Amino acid sequence: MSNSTPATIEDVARIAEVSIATVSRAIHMPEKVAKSTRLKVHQAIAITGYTTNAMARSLRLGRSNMILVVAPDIGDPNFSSILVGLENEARAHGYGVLIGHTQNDAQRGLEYLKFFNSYQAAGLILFTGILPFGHQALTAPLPPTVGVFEPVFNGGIPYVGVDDIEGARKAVELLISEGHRRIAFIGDSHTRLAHSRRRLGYEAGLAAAGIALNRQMVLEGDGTVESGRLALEQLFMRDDLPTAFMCVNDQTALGVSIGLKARGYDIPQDFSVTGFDDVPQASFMSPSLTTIRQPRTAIGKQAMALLLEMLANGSGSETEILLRPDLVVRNSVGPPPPRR
Amino acid sequence: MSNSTPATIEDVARIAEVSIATVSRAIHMPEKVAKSTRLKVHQAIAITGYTTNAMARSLRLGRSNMILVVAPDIGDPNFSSILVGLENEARAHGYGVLIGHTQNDAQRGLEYLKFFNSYQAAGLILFTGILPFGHQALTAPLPPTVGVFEPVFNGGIPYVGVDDIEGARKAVELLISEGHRRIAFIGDSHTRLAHSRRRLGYEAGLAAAGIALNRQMVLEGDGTVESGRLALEQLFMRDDLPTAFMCVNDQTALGVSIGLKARGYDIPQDFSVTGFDDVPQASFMSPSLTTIRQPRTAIGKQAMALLLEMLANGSGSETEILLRPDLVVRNSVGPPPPRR
DNA sequence: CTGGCCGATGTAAAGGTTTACATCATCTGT
DNA sequence: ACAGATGATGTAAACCTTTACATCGGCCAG
Repeated sequence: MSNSTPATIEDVARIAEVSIATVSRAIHMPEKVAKSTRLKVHQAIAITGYTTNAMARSLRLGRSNMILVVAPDIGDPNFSSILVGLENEARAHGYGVLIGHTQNDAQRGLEYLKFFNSYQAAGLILFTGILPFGHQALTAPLPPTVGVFEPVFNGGIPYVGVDDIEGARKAVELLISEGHRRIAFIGDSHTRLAHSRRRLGYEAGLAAAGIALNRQMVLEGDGTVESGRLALEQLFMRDDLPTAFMCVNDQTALGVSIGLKARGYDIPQDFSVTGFDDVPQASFMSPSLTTIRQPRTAIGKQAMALLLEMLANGSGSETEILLRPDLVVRNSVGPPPPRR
Repeated sequence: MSNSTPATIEDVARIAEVSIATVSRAIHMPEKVAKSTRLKVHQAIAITGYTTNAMARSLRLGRSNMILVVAPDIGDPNFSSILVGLENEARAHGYGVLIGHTQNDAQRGLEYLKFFNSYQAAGLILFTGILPFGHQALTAPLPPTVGVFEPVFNGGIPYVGVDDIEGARKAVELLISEGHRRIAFIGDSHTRLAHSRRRLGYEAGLAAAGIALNRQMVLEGDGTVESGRLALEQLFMRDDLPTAFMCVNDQTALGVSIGLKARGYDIPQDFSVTGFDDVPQASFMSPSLTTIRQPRTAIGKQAMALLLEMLANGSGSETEILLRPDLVVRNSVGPPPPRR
């Protein structure tokens, strides 16, 4: 019973006194096999401790039941919670999750596509925002793919994420309702789709309140802490300061906060600051950061569900599922100072 | 060239005008094939864009080149950085990383062992601190396994992690050097090996300084924020308070800090607090937390390296690799108040 | 009673790879 | 010049599964 080599379908067949075909059918198409036989087979499976050899199965089927998840950086605080959702959903449907991170290196992205080929992964979840460069060089066409967290640039790829525009709008609205009129947007980007959407939301919010857009108040940044600080310095070199900083993400907000504190200002007394993402650190900053929450686990779950559905239906839909962003009010926002 | 089905070894063989055996050898045992032939094969591979079908290979070999990583919770802030190290190292050696999380559910642990069987994973990385329950029920013997982050209870399993005893000792030593003599240890545990080791370090540090251990000063806890707060409440119900709280991990320290602030105390004015792990949040707490850093990426890298070495040598060593813990001095520790 | 149908099961091929063994050519030492 | 060794390559089996097709028995309608 406790052999060194794992039980095969043949062992099960022998014990159940049927053919291997019947065993396979009893497992995958139970309605095709007589009830009594089915029972015998299940008993034999229990006795032998048989588990299907996924390799043999995948070989025969021409595809495995693994989903490859590619992220630029698995260490990103946004990543892990989404991964939880992805993994749970995949597992519940008998799929496994293979992970890889590209470190923003196009070469490695390409490497992963090869890896994908090699493992005949059933589908692909992309955190990267771009298709791995040079994918057209590969023989196989692009597999079923769902983008997550960051819309995929090259287009036509279903996406599950938070509604960036709506989220950003909520942030501006809060600031406006507190009395702010001069609101800067920190972290505009031409390369990150999610970030430019947030700028769109910012503009929409201003427009809705009848506030004219001042292009001087929109500063570029790549979403890092450092970029937030840099943008702040640029603003302080001019005369007209904003009373609030709406930042493209929490990292940027952190940079801005550090910069403001270094200059001796108090948040939210002198300036208000908002972020986006609600990374775990946000609640530990001082003051704790008012920001927009990404429903990360839900995003992961829905993305995987969508991918599995695409696999089942055989076709690639072009959906974009946008989840509701929630405003998380903490202590970094207050009314603007009376005058300056 | 750009066929719908991926190129097989046979396509390569045809183009290179050799047999499939030669192609296989050219790839895996290059020294066994003539230089000129090798060249032809490599050209053919380039032309066809061939990638080995990992399923077929694994089927033939009886083992895949995937490593299963099982963690209780992939969302844990400690997890992702270790994962980075694991993944990089694995990838560099041609292995893929499959992940799973058990959510502390023994049933799911068992499920993963089946999964492991099914995928014929080459090895196992365990974050869980215990072997999946009931593993003896499975036919196959336990695969090459390395524990990480949390020593594996059931014994005999190589472990890579931080030196908990040494780290804890460093924390007490800092407190003692600041003048503290009444130091509480919050978060003692009988079920988590890493945590009881930290208590050992605490005791060793006290002993080295000639301070008698006061068992009233050691409180239990399961490492959650809540447990930290609870332990604090217990202490405050007594007369003799400590001047410093050495916490078993950063979460616990957070709970203690929250509790102290709720009671109107200032850290480090009134009480000093230390943590362990240096999770990303630690630097954002206010005051920022003095703690012990886990070299997470290095742990991941070394654990995977050890596992791969075990796979290569075919034997399971019983090493325990302990990495140096670094004291991270921030603002939650100061001298004890003059009197109370 | 018989022809045909249907449901349940078995037989065997195929999927891509690795590798033991066979084969063949070439070279070495006498 | 030849036996044997050596080195390079080819042939074919095996890994385990799924599934098209074949088979077989029983049942129903005529």
